[in-house]
Amino acid sequence: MLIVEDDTSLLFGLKKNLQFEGYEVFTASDGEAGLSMAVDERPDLIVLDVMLPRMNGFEVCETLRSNEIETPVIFLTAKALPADKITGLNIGGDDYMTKPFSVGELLARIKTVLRRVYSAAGKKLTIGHLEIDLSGRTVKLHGQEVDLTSKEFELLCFMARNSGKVMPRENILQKVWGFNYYGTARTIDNFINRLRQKIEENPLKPRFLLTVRGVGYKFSPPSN
Amino acid sequence: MLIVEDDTSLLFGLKKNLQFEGYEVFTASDGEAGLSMAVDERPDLIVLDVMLPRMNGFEVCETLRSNEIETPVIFLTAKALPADKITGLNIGGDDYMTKPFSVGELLARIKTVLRRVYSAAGKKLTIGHLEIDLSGRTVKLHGQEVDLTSKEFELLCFMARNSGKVMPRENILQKVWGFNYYGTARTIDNFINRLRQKIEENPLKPRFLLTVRGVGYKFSPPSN
DNA sequence: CGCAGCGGTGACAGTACGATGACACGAGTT
DNA sequence: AACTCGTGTCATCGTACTGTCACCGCTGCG
Repeated sequence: MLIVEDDTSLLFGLKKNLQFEGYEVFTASDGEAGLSMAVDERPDLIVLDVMLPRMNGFEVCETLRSNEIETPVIFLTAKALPADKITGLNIGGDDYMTKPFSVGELLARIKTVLRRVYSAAGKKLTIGHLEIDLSGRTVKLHGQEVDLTSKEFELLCFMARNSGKVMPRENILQKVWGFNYYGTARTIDNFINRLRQKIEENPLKPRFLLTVRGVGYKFSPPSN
Repeated sequence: MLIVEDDTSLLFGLKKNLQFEGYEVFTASDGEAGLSMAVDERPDLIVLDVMLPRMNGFEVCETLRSNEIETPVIFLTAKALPADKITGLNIGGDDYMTKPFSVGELLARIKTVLRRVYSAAGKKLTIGHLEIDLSGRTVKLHGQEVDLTSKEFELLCFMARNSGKVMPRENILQKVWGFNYYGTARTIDNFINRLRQKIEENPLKPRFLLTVRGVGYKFSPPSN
């Protein structure tokens, strides 16, 4: 998430709010800085003020697009001119908010845009007899639905998405439990154990969730 | 039904007529007000004047569409220019009337558009013994009509349309209650609960409206 | 063989979460 | 004004989930 905004108090306010929501937030306070940060950091989404020093928001957006950087953009502006609204959307913006706006609404729109753009929905992972339906949050083994708790499902998804790679415990904790979670590594072992009981035919000789001693776990790649 | 029109006498005339026909009518007299009302109230149809203060009808429509709001639109305009007609329909309008027009004809077109949009979209959903009639806004269980309040019906429709997918509460709030509604998530739980009382044979072991702990709810996919 | 380190596993307690009933509020009706 | 109905909020309650611990057994090393 990148916020480009020259009003520093608004900038910090938004930053705090978005961080609170769990986004990683970069900021810039003029158009050029925003542009280079967008290029360097490749954020998931840019909240872009239109009136900016050194380079206005439309120009930033246009430059990004003409360089085939399709990061979604939500424009912010003080101007209520309808022409601007259209310009913004034509240029390749994804949404548009007029100041003053409610932070809550901005958050809602951010979520909507992210969902629209990155809809991983409807995807299914299939590994052998195991089927994982991301959008329905269900897992089937031999066509039979297995029910998993929410953390179990998240962990399984994470492992499956990174199948073939060895995942160190720290890494798993950080990605599945969140960056500022300080749990013990044993927790993972337990969840792996529970998952094995549920999805492995023989939990003692796991086919999917393999232990990598001294490091962590690995999801067995689809090929074998 | 939302009417956006700056000529107040025409606006009131239409409002009365449509209310007489049994529609719930919202009104707005400039483009921006119209847009925000469309977003907030999610009417079934919008009668949208093209020449409007603050934001013209085409812009309103475009903004809606780019936010995935597919509410059908009937444009009204004084201009008889064919170019406008094309613009209107390209932008995502559903019909187009040139002023002056007869109220009777507008009514007829409204009905036509509503029929086309809401019957083509799927006039009936049937899941097991549950039948949802979108156009009649009725629900039958074992052939027996169940009566639902309007919010209950909307929620059920939304869930049914997305059956099989887990819907997070935020998502439901945003889509069913509108963008800048900031109710508590508990509200959804209550509506789900009321729906279960009405449509589930055993509300304690729901067959249709399933809880997905930690996330939201899911409408049980038709297959099982 | 014995030791140390590590993962497997079952049990357990705290808690977060959803279910639910009561209630408040407003709009429309009688 | 009293009532009803629809909607949304709140507080309470029970339960499933989560995370930790303790203990055990395996593995690899000397």
